[in-house]
Amino acid sequence: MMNRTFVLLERISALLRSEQRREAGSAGLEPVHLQALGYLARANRFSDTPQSVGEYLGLSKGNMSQRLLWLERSGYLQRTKDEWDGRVVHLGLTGRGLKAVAEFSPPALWVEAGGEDENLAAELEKVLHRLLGRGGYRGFGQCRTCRHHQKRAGGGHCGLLKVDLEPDQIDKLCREHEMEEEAERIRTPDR
Amino acid sequence: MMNRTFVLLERISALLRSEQRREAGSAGLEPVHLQALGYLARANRFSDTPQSVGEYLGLSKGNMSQRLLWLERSGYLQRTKDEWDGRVVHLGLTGRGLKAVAEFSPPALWVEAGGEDENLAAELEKVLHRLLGRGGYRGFGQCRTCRHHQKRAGGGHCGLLKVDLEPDQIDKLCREHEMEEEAERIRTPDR
DNA sequence: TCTAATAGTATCGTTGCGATACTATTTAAT
DNA sequence: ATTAAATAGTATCGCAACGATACTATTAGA
Repeated sequence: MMNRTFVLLERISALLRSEQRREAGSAGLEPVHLQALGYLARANRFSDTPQSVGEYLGLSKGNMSQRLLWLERSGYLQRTKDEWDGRVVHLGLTGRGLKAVAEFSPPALWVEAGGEDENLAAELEKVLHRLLGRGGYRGFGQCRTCRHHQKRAGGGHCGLLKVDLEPDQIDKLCREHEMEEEAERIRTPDR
Repeated sequence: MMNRTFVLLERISALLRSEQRREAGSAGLEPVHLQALGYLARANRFSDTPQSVGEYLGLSKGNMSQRLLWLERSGYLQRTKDEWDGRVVHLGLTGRGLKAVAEFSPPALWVEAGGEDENLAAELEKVLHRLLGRGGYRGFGQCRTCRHHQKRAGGGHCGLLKVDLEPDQIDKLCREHEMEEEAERIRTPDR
């Protein structure tokens, strides 16, 4: 079998999706909701927008917009308008949103089975980066590991956006993230 | 971050699903169709049924039945009734089905990015088996690695079903598969 | 022989999804 | 400064995946 790795990935994720439905379905939460909430819990203040969530998950912006509106109306998210750019909206998790992530992502089965594994994570990260590079997707890495990041006293500084960063932002995900070495060219598909 | 492995798995599979839609969507093939076809291409003659596909992917039998009916009507599958048990139906890939699997599963991006990796596959297999054990899912392993399998001249023999196996069946997936060591108890959820 | 269990299908309501079209805001170009 | 283009987001449409439930047909078991 020469697609062994792919087949394993496919099945594991199918089973995990199935488990998430079983566990969170009664609350009306679908896998995509949990993924969006999970991302937003880890996104910095330049990347907590509908746009970014869609790019992160590879889903169309129209679709994402509707999922996020539902999440807001259901009390999992709170939206605030950007004070500089009237077009953009920022999304933050409410207490209910945080609770949902803590409870359902990852699903209980994952924890029970001891799914976390440093070795596996390292391997997955390598594959992910190869996929991101070839596919033209954004990397969404932490500021701390970004080539535009500069350490400053009491926080950091983004050389690309030219703004200072609060300490808590440095470990979060950024849509503008670029690796240290090669600057990967970015494609922004809407579809 | 203590859910690093899960988060990586989640994103990789989200992106791969997205790619599959992009590549196979024009043919009307959704990810679930490709997963079903891929499984059936590797299932032995006791496991090529709607029931088995649903269990393999963790989806309800009603849903699977409808997906499979569509696949048959669209010419990707051929159904034949079981000659012993009038209730069961066997599913086999047509030329068109085989072609679809070869073309779209895995998606081109996976191949381009060099996603296959022995090391990663081995790690994934370990996690999968832990998930299967805890979750009560069937393992669907190859006859060759089953505790009921007995080598015979010109093929093999299944000690559980008490039938001889043709050579080509030995490397295929079986829903009755049990590991050598511990016999895992099976749960059969319908949901 | 009758009852339960099983494999599969039909149908219903809900929701995820891409595509398209639209609004509002910002940026670039003339 | 006015106008055109780009961008972020939403609304709407059609389609299809999904679980739940109810149903049929066949087989196994008491």
